[in-house]
Amino acid sequence: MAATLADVAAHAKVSPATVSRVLNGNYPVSEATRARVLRAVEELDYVLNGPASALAAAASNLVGILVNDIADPFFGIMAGAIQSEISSGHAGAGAGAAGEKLAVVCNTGGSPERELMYLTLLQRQRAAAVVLTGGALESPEHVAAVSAKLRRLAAAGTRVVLCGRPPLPAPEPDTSAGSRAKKGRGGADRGTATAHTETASPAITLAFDNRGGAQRLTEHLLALGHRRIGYITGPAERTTTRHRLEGHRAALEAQGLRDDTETERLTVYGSYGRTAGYDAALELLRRSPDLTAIVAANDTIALGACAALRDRGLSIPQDVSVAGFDDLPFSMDAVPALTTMRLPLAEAGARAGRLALDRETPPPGGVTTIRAELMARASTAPVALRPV
Amino acid sequence: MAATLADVAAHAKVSPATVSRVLNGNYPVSEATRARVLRAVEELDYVLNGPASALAAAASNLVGILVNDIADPFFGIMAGAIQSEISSGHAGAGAGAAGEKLAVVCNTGGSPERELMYLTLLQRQRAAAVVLTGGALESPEHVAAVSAKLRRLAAAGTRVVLCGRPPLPAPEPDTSAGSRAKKGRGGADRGTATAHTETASPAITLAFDNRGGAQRLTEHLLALGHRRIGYITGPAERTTTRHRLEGHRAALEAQGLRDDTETERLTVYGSYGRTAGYDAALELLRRSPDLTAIVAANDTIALGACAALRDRGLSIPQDVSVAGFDDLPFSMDAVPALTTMRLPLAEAGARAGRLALDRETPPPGGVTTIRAELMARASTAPVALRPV
DNA sequence: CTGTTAGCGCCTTCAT
DNA sequence: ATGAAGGCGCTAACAG
Repeated sequence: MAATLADVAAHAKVSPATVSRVLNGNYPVSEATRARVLRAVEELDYVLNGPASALAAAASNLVGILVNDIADPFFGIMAGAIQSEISSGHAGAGAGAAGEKLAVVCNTGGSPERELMYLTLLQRQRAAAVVLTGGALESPEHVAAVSAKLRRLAAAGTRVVLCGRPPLPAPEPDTSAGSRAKKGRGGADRGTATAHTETASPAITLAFDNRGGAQRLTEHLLALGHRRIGYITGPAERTTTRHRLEGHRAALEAQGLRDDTETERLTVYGSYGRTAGYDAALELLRRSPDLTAIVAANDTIALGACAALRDRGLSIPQDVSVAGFDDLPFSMDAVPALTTMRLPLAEAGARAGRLALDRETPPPGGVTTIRAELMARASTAPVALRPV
Repeated sequence: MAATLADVAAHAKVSPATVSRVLNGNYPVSEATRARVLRAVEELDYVLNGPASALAAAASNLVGILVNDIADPFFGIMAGAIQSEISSGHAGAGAGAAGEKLAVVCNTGGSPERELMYLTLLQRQRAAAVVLTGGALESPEHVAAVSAKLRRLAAAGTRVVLCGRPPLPAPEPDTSAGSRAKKGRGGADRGTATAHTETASPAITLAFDNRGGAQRLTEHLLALGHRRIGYITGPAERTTTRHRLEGHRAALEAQGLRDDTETERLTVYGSYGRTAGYDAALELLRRSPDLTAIVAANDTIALGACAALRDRGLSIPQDVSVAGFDDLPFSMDAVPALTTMRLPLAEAGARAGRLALDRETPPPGGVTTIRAELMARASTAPVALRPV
């Protein structure tokens, strides 16, 4: 039904090879024939057959972006930045210029099965690159499964970049016959590029300093005089959740406030999402009516917590200070404006996109950590002098 | 480098065809050989070559979802619903079960070039289906270009569904010889499926009743006694913007309030986004300090407007009532909770996903309109009796 | 139920 | 600068 390259060739009275060359632009073609071919393409409404092309060239132009929750702006902002970095969308040359990549985002919904499924599907398509965004699940089997899959993808030539996610764990040392066999000639190629590639991580990582950021945030509250600080976590099985909680507790310890049972009592385990934040804040108030501040694992939770406090007749920050994390756009508009840690999501995404396209040199060691910046706003204030 | 189907066949001592059959599961294979093949697949770490498969079968498993702004939850919610409807992500059967579709979202960023580019890229991939979400651009050339492209996609077997977007314009009447030639035997196949298909729109449409919704929202304000109502639009070139504005004005007219210059004075043209809402509200206040209500084209704008009002020392709803549109999750948490029109984004998305998979029968005529529901909350109140 | 035989549409040496 | 030819890896008739 649809026109093929051969049809175009016939129409333009050239060989299929020539048509292929003008379409891919990677080869000299005389201006006259090029024009003729292009006209034939127009007239026949010809559209390149992607699968056929990918098969023959053993390479596709698909770039996959995995996100945990597409309805969450945290991911939307990163994904948008990655995608726009990849699809220049330059006008001219007609839509679908040669070499244009198809950057697509896949929503795992936080499900390990779907994450693996998408990775497999992308592997099937021989994707040019894969970008995984946001926190990873910590279950050992899943980490192993994902690492293995990423290693295979990388081995097949797919570039893998992690954006806002901690580095992959090092693969367990391989003591099999295969690696021992190589030892014999080890000295010969020590230090060569090949040797390096073999041991390098398959992924380039742009990690967020969640732990450090969380620590600085809690230090901010401590500096304001707060001592009874409630903490609302995200989903337990996520690296992001754990790192932020660790940072919070590190700040407490540094201050000499390490009463483990008390700390545990002031921690409510929730999930990302405003409802979770709402409920968790109520629970915190129940457990410890005299707390003076609440730190949430992210901005969305923090806003839910604010709603709960208001419903309880408490005012922010006079009665209770509240802080979030991420600095999503709406945080600035909250009433009062939310104190939070800003993560440069768009910048990180853009950089991840460039890395995926091999248009930027990777950081030394393949891993960079991106700092979070404290945005002290109206939702936090010095602890009030009020009767306990 | 990577194992091929032939490798698996050799390893399992069967023919390539048999391997293909167990992988696709669309053909009877004895339990014994199936197991043998599956084991070979495991041992060789075999992953189907998507492009090759798509080429041979002349069909791919890609489903594209186009969104205008991936960082906007309006689109994120719809896209997530579509995607989860399409990728069952059922555990078991191992990741990447047969027949699993790869649902991917593409962010146009509201750019017509990118919209066309993605459509072309998807056409190249011979996508199984394409879902376009949200308002369309109104520029005649662009509408024509998109329509033409969608018609071609549909002709090539790609299912096209519009979700939260108005129906495609009917193609200009074709008076060419081809269509006239058919007239001769018109009576014979009148009413047959074929005849219907020929004239049917290439796309199935799930439209939102933006006009009606906007009208009911403004009626709500009128019923509260408001007469000087400011309106903040979205980007001018979008259908959504126009329809909502039309609905607003229709309500005004029905009430007999059709002073065109006054209406125009109370309308500020902006863009989606909180900053635009903030600025627009300030402008409205400047033009008409005595207004008692502001209606925004969507929730995000409305929240920006709220911030501006607060900064001006006005309280909501005592001094000014504010209303939005869409009922995004954060609207409920705003202070005060935002009155808005709820659009069933997730439901619409799920339905669009099913339609794209041909798992639900399309509405008669191929078009359905989905109503918006008024969520009257605390940001709107009866107009106060205060000195003008 | 399983093997054999042709392509699917394009890219890519190799000639010219 | 252009043409000819082979094959990328898989599926889809056909046989058996």
